[in-house]
Amino acid sequence: MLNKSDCQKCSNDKNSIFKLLNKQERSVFENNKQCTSYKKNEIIFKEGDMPSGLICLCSGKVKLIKEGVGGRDQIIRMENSVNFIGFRALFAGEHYIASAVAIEDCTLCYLEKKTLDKLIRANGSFALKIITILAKELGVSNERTLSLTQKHIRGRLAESLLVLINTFGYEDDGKTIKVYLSREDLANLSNMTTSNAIRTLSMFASEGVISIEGRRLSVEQFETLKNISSLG
Amino acid sequence: MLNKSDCQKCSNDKNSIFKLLNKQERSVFENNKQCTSYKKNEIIFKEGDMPSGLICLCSGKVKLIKEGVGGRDQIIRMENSVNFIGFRALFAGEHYIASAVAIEDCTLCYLEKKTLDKLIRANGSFALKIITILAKELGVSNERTLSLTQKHIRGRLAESLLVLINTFGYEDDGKTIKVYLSREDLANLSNMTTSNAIRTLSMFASEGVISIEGRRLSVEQFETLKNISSLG
DNA sequence: TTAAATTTGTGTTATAAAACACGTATATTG
DNA sequence: CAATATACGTGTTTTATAACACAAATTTAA
Repeated sequence: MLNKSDCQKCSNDKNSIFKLLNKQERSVFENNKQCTSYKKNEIIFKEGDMPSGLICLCSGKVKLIKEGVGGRDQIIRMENSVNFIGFRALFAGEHYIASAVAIEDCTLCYLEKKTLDKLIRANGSFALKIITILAKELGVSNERTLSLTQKHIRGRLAESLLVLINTFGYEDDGKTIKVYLSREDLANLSNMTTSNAIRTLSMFASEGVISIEGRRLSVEQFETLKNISSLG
Repeated sequence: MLNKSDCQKCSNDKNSIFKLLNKQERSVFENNKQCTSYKKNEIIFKEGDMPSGLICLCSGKVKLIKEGVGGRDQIIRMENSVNFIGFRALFAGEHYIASAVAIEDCTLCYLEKKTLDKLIRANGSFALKIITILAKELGVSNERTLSLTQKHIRGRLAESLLVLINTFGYEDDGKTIKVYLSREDLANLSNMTTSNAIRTLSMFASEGVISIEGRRLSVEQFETLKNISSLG
């Protein structure tokens, strides 16, 4: 367990929902949160586990992965800090439907469900904010279902790259995607086999849309990538 | 516009979330709601429209349909009364991402967003209930994505039939699914072409799993149907 | 610093499901 | 009621993508 001071991002980040809390509510949060850390490739929680509190990813990156039919895993979401993970199951009162795996060293902090509920009941703006987050996420999920079921391989992979850009942004060169995934992860994110992810990725490279250096992917033609994604 | 008394189900239904409101809040709701009706096949709202309030489906059945790649529509949800429709977009503050179409004559009632927000801010249990509904729905959507992308045709169609049973139940005979859809709708719900829905449906019938009389589908072997669904 | 394991890359084959074509049955409408 | 549109049913062909196989490169561990 880390010292609380190691993990201030969850409340100080510019987009933190905890900024909606008043001084007194804020101190309830600060006094009850617990901080911890995970190394790269460690499992933060497992599909089927029961959540017991709200987890905020303060630093590092996480993949949320779901076991599919016949061992074909599906990455249902990539999460960057500072953001929550596993809140869906918590709010639904259900078991986790996906496992969270650190793809980089992570620090995260944890707030008991009981305390969270207290804050939601006490602060209507806070409640409405959570409602908005869930509703937006549901929209993303519905759109994703359509993409993964109807787009062709190229469209699905292009879309995944756009999602990664959106979630993690670029390195300082302004074109290298700031996350380094295996081809298998890219495949599980795009609902295809690893071989097809590899093949399609090199097609993109040979067309000049991206350039590749191992797991380092740089976007050379953003508009083309968007076109490939939207044309299916 | 119908008289308010035509539409009491939204607050009197045994599962109505409005039962969480106190007397005073309840009267705010009753005094502000507006009731209306739609005929079979009428469009209640269109994908791209901006929602302006909460819609409660008091009687009738609705399909929520999303335009796909190259005109291949996808039914993202079937809704029975008494339940809300279009609340995702409302809470997200976004445009509708699907159209709602009456598949039977419907009555519905409508509550302005402003009034709804007031109730959410005022009543923490009400807020938490909405959070739970959204979180559960997000879980359903995530599971659905996996099924539609990884299960084979038979598994997808079997799952759709189970969803329909779950949503609409059986007729008095205890085996006929209480909703009557075209083969095209069944296909759009199961992410397949109409021909494949027809073919697979008759396969199920010839195997004795279901029996068919036009759009009337009766489940003869529920456990087998569940097996087909889960084995992919 | 080798050896083993994992990841990446590429070509070939197999297959599930779409696309197409067309006939029949059932609704809808003038 | 006839005429037309819509929905249903079935066989055939095509195709996108999975499955398989295996080599090379890279990483991890011994």
